[in-house]
Amino acid sequence: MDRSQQGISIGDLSRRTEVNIETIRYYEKIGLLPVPGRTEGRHRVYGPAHVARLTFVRRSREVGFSLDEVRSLLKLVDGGHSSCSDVQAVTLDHLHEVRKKIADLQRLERILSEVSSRCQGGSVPDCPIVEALYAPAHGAEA
Amino acid sequence: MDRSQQGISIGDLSRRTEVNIETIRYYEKIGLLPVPGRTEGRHRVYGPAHVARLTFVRRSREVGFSLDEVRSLLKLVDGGHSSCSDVQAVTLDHLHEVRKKIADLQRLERILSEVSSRCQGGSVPDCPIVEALYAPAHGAEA
DNA sequence: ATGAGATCTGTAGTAACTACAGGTTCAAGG
DNA sequence: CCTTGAACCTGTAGTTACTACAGATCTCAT
Repeated sequence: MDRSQQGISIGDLSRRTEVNIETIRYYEKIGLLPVPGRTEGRHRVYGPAHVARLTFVRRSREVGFSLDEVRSLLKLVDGGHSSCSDVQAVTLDHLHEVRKKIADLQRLERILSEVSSRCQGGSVPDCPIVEALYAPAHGAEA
Repeated sequence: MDRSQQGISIGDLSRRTEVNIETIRYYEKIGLLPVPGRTEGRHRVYGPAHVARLTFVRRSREVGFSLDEVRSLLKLVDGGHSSCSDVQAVTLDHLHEVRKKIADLQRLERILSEVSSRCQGGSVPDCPIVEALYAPAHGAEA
């Protein structure tokens, strides 16, 4: 395999997809990215298919899919029939998780801002934040 | 050291603080929890101070502080003067992070729900979700 | 004294990478 | 053709915050 034909190096792939080199090799190792060709000297040589697939992975990660979820999506895509409703199911599952995380974080935000607003900022001996953190359970407990 | 005096076992500590046993040992190993006494047979024996400190750690984790942040908080608390404004600073930093995470997740939510709503659910050959994931960059790109 | 259950140490695994160390190889300039 | 510096190679270890063993030992109620 020769790179001057149509292949690109791992560095080029990295720049084009904005995925860093170590991550590319990592994805190859865990089977997310197909094994590329090699030059005489064992340097990896990638083609357009690799660019597309890696872009897919990166975009999926960007919207918060786990690598396991990405794997599922790729399996569906590779399945050929590309069953849209299956893809949508994975997406909706993920959407629910994201919404749950948002709700959790909003609860935290409420607690944190409430607790920290009680603090006057002075060198009060008993800090309300510290006190809150020493309280045994979350709300309950006599 | 004798357990029947006033000390409690790791199991009791675990039940009281709702932190599991392996985690307690882990916190000890990384220096978050002071080294407890031992029985003749080398079983750990804890006192009220351990209960309080571990509760503090668990509560802090519950509101999303990292172990490093917990360490900082503990250092402030242990410092004696318990400078309230320093504690508040750590808390506000964390609050900003939480808010940033919420904003990020809300952006994801928008993208995911938007993209998945374009999907009709049928066995369309070209799935809009898949297409979106293959798109090179986030918005830009000619 | 016995035996079930609790605890002990130490290591390895999880997610999703990142960061080396210590070598090769490539490609451009002289 | 040869050099040289950048890019690339493999393999391992580190990150966060735990969890899950394995295999040994201890405790305590009966």
